[in-house]
Amino acid sequence: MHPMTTITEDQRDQLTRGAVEVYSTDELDGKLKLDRPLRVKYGMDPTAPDIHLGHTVQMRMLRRFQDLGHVVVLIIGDYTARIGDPSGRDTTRPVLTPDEVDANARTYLDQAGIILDTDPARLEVRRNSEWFDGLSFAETLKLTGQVTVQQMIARDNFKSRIDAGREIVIAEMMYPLMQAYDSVMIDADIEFGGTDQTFNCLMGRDLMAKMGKPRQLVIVTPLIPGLDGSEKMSKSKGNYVALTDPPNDMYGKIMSIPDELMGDYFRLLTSIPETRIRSLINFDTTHPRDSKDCLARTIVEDYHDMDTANAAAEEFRRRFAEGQLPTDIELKHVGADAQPLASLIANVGYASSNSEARRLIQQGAVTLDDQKIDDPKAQVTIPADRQLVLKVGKRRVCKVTA
RNA sequence: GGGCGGGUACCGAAGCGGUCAAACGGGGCAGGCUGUAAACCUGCUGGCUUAUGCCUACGGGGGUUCGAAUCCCUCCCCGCCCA
Repeated sequence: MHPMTTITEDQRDQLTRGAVEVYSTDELDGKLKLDRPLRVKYGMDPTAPDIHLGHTVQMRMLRRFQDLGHVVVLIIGDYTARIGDPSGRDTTRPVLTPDEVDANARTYLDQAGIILDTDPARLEVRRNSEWFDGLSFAETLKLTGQVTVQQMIARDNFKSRIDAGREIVIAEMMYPLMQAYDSVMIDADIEFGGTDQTFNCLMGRDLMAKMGKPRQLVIVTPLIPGLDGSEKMSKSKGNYVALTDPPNDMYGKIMSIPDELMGDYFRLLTSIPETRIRSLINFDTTHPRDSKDCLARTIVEDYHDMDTANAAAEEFRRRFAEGQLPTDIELKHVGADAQPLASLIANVGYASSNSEARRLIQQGAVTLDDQKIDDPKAQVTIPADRQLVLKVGKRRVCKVTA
């Protein structure tokens, strides 16, 4: 079937389901009527190739476009990455060599392939150095002539920083412009971005119009809150679940989210129907732990498989509900000499210093073979022929041997 | 170029001569409880084989003082206002 010839309400809904905003819905019909694969632009950050659940919200939507015959155009911002942050202050924008960009892009594509269709007919990969390398200063100036400072400082991010008296370097204003120019160069029909990208995407829409091209639609997708429940999920905040996380970690991390977050996670990260979700987050009828287990299993299953998800759930139950040891327990060699328990703990990597290890001991977090040890000065000698179970807190467990 | 205000621990932010490894909040960790690595409550949160001890740390360097994150000089960086 060739779905682009007729546009049904259903198709429109399917493509925009989950979107926070579409600029504009009216134009979507027109685009779909073009009777050709639409070019759907999606930018990747070449500095952070670890794809996490936050990215999957939009990637799942992109996949729906692909499945209907459209093309995702993945833009690798390699030009930007080669320059880094010109002011040298933003460490999240490091300068990358072409080799590093290549390596990151490969990793990214490997991971993206878990969700996206990587068939070249459905996924076009472009680097923005293709057009920026050859752009002269005169042409660049001409480009900056398309946008006013007033338009630029309308962006929330700039506006709030101006209000707060924080600095903005001029180069920062070039980033939205560059991103907009990418849209012009690849003739994007639609650009996807999280709510924090709204301004940049809309700038692409305006710039295309100014430069005499059909303007792109912008589909704004929600950002999901991170595991802490407050900030958005991001690698730098460390509050994320990576697609490449081992199943047990993935399951455990999801089990640790605040209860109130379950609704968002169900809606944004799974395909479970709304009616079912409503009952899952009604804690009068469903135990929150069971709901969370369902959520965690579903997600682990999506990125691994059902058996793995069940095993992860079982392992979690054994460890944290029954307090048993992990199935795969690491064995660490610590030497046969008498030694302070504190330094042993630091040596196996369960504390970053002897002082921290002593604190943990004092707080009653440490057991050796089920014996709680709370004397921070305790000396231990590991018998040559035995393996002792060392527990530090609930999550750090290993066997130690001489 | 001038005037003013700033640079404090992982982050935000107090302190403005000793009682400062430095309030408070966030984050992190631990304990209790539990429904779980939720929620809530409590504690801890620079290092050194714990010591009325030493070392490192309040932008860099120098100085005053018995004693400085706190005062002075100088340099670097940032913001606001004026030109």
